[in-house]
Amino acid sequence: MLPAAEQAAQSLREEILSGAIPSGTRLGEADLAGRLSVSRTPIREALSRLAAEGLVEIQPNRGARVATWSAEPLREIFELRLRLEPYAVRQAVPNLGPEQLDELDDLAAAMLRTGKPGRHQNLGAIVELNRRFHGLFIDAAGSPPLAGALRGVTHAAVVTRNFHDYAPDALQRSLHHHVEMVAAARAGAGEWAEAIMRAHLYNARATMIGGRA
Amino acid sequence: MLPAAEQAAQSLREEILSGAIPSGTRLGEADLAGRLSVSRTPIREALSRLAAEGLVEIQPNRGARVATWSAEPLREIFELRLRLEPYAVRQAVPNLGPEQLDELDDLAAAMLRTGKPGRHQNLGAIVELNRRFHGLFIDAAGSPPLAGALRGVTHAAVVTRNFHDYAPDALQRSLHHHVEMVAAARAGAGEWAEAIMRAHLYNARATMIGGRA
DNA sequence: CACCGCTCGGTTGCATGCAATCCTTGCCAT
DNA sequence: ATGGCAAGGATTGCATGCAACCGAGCGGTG
Repeated sequence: MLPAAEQAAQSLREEILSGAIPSGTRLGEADLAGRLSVSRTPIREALSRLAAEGLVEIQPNRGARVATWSAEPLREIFELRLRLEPYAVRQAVPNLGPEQLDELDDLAAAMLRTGKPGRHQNLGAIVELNRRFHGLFIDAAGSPPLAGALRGVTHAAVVTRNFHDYAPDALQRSLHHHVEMVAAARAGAGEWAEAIMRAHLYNARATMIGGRA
Repeated sequence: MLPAAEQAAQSLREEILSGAIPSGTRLGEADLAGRLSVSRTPIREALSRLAAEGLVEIQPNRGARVATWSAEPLREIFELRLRLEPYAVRQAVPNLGPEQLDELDDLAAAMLRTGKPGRHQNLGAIVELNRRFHGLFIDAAGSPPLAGALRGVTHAAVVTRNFHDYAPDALQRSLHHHVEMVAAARAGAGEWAEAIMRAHLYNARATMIGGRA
């Protein structure tokens, strides 16, 4: 049985990232304690961690709110990701074992299915898949400091807009980027994967904050 | 009166960064609570934050230890810094007001004095000055995500080796880099400052982990 | 004599109670 | 009517007590 604080943190993370709890929502300790059936102490610790990850903001004596990201920080976040994530992918490629490549394949394929225009399209589900996809590369880079620096930042981008206002063609591009990235990884071509990741991020940035760097 | 948890975090941060508490030291909650005259609750919160900053590592049910950095993460840390900090400096330059430039001047001059070879040389004191110097630039970049990503990482480099095993000429170079960086900033030459920061980091990396990227 | 299991001391993790702080609402003065 | 202010309610921050877990030392067994 894992610690209650960790469990609470995971639950909250999930709910925030999935959009179940909208941005800016006030997170009262007592409420959360009641909802998750634990005391306020582990809740406080969970909130503390999520604040470190950048998912919630804590104001002293004024409680915690789900972080709200405006356009400005978002630009900076993409600036950061562009500097780090392509590099991370290149580092990750040589470290990917067969089973990880398979998992990446599965994730990319699942996103492609889930994102196909039509009645089954489930944009919400993509968020989590995408998070795992990027997270897998980042972890495989094998650099804890790099992973730490990117964690919060990728979260943030995911939260703001859950793919919902991707233009259809941009979304398709994005999903195919994933597929191509796995192909590059499977070929052991780190620089190829890096290039695709860079394009992937430019594409995302363009749809999220409009063109014009 | 600021919160006890914050105060405890600052105290510990200070002691760890100054080297008063060596790497790997076990941090018992009860001990710290006694030493800082607060309860264990704010101590736990402080440790949690420091863990997020990467200064301490906590293992579930096994307490917290001062983080210990080996050579490998150090390489990665410099890789990160090289990607982020020169950029941060360039962004910071246009945002620096007169009083901040003066403060940077003071810091650079103080480090120069304190690091001058001879009997007054006080390498320990440089650590804190250096931290403030870099921190000022990072904050002035005006990008919270960037600052967050760099915070922990600059801490780490500072902790490991407190300038003590800088070769004398490398140390002098490093201190003069600071001066030149302020000059560049005062001239409003962001790219100049960026270039110097890059050299500054290469110099530091060479002395810390040996040449050869 | 070496190795495994067990008990016990110590530490972390969690719950709860209390004090301090902040926000709100209603009242009063201008 | 509007602005300032004070009291009430609610919430956070901290302290303390208890339970769960980990590690060390000892006794038993092969």
